[in-house]
Amino acid sequence: MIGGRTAVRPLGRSFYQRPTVEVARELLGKVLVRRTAQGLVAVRISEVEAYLGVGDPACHTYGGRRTPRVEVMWGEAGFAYVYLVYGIHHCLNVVTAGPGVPEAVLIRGGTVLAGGELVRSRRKAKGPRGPWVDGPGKLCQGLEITLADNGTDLCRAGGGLWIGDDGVAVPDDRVVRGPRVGVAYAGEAAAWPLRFQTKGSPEP
DNA sequence: TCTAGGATCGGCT
DNA sequence: GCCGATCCTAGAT
Repeated sequence: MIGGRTAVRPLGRSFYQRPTVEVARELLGKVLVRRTAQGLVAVRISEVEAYLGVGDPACHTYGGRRTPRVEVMWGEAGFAYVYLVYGIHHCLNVVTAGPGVPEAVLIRGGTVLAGGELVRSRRKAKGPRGPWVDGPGKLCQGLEITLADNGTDLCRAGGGLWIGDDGVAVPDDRVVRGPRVGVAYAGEAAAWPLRFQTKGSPEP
């Protein structure tokens, strides 16, 4: 718990330098920490999706695309890849594997452990029904994650954004695997079971 | 330089 | 359940 007795330790670079699907599964239960001038927000990750690089039609680096936007994905693991969708929402990804292997894990949602009031105040519309941030756009809005955070090193607790481990593990029987969301254009790849959720977290 | 479209969300019917 | 918002990116011209 943040503010509690248990310490949250930043995940080391080696955590991310593994197969992307493995990293995605292991990120469930980890703690995403956001620190700004306004205060600290901590979220326990409960939903992620894996994006498997050049061979994945749903991935921004499919076919070896290497443009300024996705440059971060081609770099070292453990860095944040943030992009804008639909001109409105931001999405937070964690670069895995690499360098030269442009894969990533999309953080889709979680439960707020600390800073709930801050999250609520940042949500312009209705506040969350529970202690949830259920969707990548809402997560970034609640944590004030923007393009300015693209390329942030998530291994450094000194930065404004990092991911840590407080010793809580999610057992296999509480993990649900399924197809990814919103990638129908990717054809067959849309059905790949690359979405991981902690059982009990809300369905969108 | 131009144009099409998107890893979403929330309001309205 | 459907549809519009909104603007950046990438690929085409």
